[in-house]
Amino acid sequence: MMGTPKAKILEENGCRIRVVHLDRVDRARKEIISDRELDRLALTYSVLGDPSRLKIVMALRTVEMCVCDLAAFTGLTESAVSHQLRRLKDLALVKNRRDGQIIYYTLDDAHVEELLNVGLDHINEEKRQGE
Amino acid sequence: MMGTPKAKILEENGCRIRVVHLDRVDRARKEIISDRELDRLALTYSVLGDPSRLKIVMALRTVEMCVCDLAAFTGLTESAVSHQLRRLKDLALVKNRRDGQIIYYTLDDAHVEELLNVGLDHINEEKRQGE
DNA sequence: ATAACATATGAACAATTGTTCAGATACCAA
DNA sequence: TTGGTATCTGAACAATTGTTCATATGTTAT
Repeated sequence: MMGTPKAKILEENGCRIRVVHLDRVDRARKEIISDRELDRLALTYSVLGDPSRLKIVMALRTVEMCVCDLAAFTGLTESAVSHQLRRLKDLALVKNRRDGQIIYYTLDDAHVEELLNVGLDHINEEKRQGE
Repeated sequence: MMGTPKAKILEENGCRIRVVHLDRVDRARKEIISDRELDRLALTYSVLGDPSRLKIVMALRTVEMCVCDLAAFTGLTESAVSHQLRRLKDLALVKNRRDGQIIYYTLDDAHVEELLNVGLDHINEEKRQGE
């Protein structure tokens, strides 16, 4: 008997909260990043979390491309590509350079490629383990 | 004059497609992963791309926690946490073990922590560069 | 058996999101 | 200037998504 702990009810900001391991919750609270950073990080992942944008980014992993090429590659309209590139650029996932009328896009820095590689490693690991 | 290339129009599947650099599009097409893998990868990022789920995962980076603790930590209801944990588990980002009535959650493997670390590096890099 | 507890599930609603469309901006050549 | 090209932007709609609520499992203790 008593192998499993039981939740305690504690008051906080006028709300009742159930907690089983208060020490763990406190520890997690101490180590968590700020809300601002958390939102920024979530936004970064979510921007990569759309198939169209991810396909764009995967293409830019290989070659520098313009909006027109990316539209042809992804099957999206140029307008849609432009919208998505803006979101990618806002989060510093891609950057661009202008050459005449054409604007060329590339990955912003090495972190982005690493982010893609680790993600790829993960889904391939899943495949290996059958789940 | 003529420093910038001009788009060619080509027919494909009965559609007119504008392309500036056909060679680059072809190269990107050769190196792209399958649609199935792309969707899976996008799903993986998008699951991390929600502040609530990301906060859960960040907590699990520090300590093993149960649904109740995670609810107290995140401020979500236990039901909401449970829903989110299921999505995280479906994509092999977290795993769990049962001890009596309590189910403890942890990160699934080292890749997940690496994915978080690279993401953190990225947003901190942005801060350093001011953009 | 029953009661209490921890977690999971399904449906429904509000909020967010990706794409399309029409039009605007920016650059180049004549 | 004009015309052509490449990209961008804002509004609007359809589709997706996170949370809530009520309820259902599954476990432990009596």
